Amino acid sequence: MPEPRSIPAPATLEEVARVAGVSRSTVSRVVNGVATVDEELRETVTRAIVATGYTPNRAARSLVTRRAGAIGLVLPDEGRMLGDPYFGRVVGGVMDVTRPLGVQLVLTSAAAGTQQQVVADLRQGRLDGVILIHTHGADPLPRMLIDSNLPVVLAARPVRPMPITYVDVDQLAGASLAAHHLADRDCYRVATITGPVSTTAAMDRLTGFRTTMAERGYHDVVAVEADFTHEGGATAMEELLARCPDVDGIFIASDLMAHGALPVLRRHGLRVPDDIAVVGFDDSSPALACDPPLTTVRQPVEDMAAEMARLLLGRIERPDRPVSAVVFEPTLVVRQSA
Amino acid sequence: MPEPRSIPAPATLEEVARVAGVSRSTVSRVVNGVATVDEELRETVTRAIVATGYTPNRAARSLVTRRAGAIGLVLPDEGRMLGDPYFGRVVGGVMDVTRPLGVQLVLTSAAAGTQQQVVADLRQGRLDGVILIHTHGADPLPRMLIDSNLPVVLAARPVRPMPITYVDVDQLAGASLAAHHLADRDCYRVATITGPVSTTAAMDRLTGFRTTMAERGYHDVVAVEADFTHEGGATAMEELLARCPDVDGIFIASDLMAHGALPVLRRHGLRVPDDIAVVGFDDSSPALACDPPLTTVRQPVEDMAAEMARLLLGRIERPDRPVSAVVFEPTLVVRQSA
DNA sequence: ATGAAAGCGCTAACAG
DNA sequence: CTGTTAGCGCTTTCAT
Repeated sequence: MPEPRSIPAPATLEEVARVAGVSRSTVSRVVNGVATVDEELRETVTRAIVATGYTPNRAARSLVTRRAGAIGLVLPDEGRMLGDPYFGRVVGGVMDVTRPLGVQLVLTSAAAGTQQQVVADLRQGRLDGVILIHTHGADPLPRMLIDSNLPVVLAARPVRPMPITYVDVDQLAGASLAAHHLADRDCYRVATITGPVSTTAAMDRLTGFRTTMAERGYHDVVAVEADFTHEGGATAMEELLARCPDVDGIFIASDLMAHGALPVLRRHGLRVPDDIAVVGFDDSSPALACDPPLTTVRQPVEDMAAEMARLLLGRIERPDRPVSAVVFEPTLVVRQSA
Repeated sequence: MPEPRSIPAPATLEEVARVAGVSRSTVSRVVNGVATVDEELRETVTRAIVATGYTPNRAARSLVTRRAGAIGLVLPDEGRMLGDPYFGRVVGGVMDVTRPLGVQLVLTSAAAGTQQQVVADLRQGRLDGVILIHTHGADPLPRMLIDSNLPVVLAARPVRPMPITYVDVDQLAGASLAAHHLADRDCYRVATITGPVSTTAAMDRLTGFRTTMAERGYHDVVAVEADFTHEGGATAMEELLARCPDVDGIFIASDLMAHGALPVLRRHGLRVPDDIAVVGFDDSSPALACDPPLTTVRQPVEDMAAEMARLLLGRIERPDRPVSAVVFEPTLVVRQSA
């Protein structure tokens, strides 16, 4: 005697076929929307499907189609990124395209030593492809995936050039926007707080900022490196103020860091933007949480994430499709901090 | 002629068996760590597994075991929650237990009209169980899942009592902690900003605060309802100040809202904590981002999320296991805002 | 246009 | 302790 209240065994194709008085194949065709089915039969079958409450078994389908119907979102390390608003935005953008398609979004991490797991998930058929976010130069994962010819999309330009599909914002142009804005305000002494220079995003923002600043006549731009976190921004700000007390214009390479830096300025008695102008990068929620609201370079993270999902899905559909790079244009959002 | 550089067809049990000179069953036993295998054979097989680069096909396994090896994390609506630091903390806590077990974490949403999808995923065998976060009273999903006898764990006490497993923090006790702290400071006039009262979390925090405040002799505690967001906190603060200008102690039911409220106070010329003491709830990153750092009621979200995952996995293992509720104790974290 | 039959890769009785 | 056998539920030729 089975347990009480147990779930009725889900209907199978076989049962639907019996109810409809047709073969499994026909039901399968109806379920998968194959055109070559007699209209009348199709209706009979549809009724049977409803009557039995049939719902296809994914494992069985996957076994024969060799498709998991799932993609992975691979987080870099343990969990630092989980506290970054960037994470939620990426998830939102990806889900906007996967959800309507019935594709599952699986969260994975590639903490040191776990990269093999990602490859295994792909090879085991648990995942059809992966989106890698925030990889740094030393990360072996992109190479591993390329070599295994597995579908992958990067969330940023790879550190070393490689044949891989990626989506990015034009970091150089974004930093340049910030630079011009600061120069236009006739700042006297400008500086920048960067992200980890092991990432292309941080490196490009620094390069772009310095280049444009040099063009505008500012040749000695002090840079302090931080880690894209809130506290990192605060610490870097302290250091910067110590090294360069007369700074009156600063480009901080992420809103989260800027948000951490502002209270430090206030504590030092510096008014924003009167005594020092601040420009951030991202246009994520911390920008609005800043006091005063942060002038920042907007990158359309949700759109970028959606594009990554689309590219990945396309690559899964046709693995022979050539790799590509999609670069979004940043814009300057002027608020009150500069 | 197949495409160049294509992935070599992954090895199957069959092939490993051939290489090792044994039967599929034996290889399967070795792979699954069944004890009853001769030590010598086990080694031969292990070598063959390595040699062939074998990795089990999950779809095939799922088909026979009727286990997906995946659980779902169901987000309430479209994406409001994605911007809340709470989201990342939950993900982190859940992954801490799923990752070592090789269980996949699938992100799902239950936006209006999509609840059926969740049930379907479960019945199709794509998901073994789900964790529901932030459900409100009108959400039909918990009931649907209970009625279908599917493994589910709630991230908060259900609005109406039902036989369901859930994890929560003792909201009443947490709010009481905040109340005592404010009373101990001899505040003259206290108030509170609540979350959406359609959730048990918000309701309980309000009740707990009012009850304890009454015990301490404060009988008219003004409450303004907000929505747990940053802007919601700011708006509510404005309203509160208008309705109750002499307030000098306030309990704000989430750090994110408190973070939105502080700039409003500053703008009104009110110093924290000198003119008004502020206590938050959560102890999430915004608490530290506040200026001054926020005194708040800590709820151990990561631990709670890990516990949810454990309970869910247990329930999946043995569906007959009775439902249970685990309630964590909150603590008061005293910083500078009160 | 439909059905019959084969088989995807694996686990789980059941014999031996 | 090991091998044989029988499916799990589905898609997909291949005939008809």
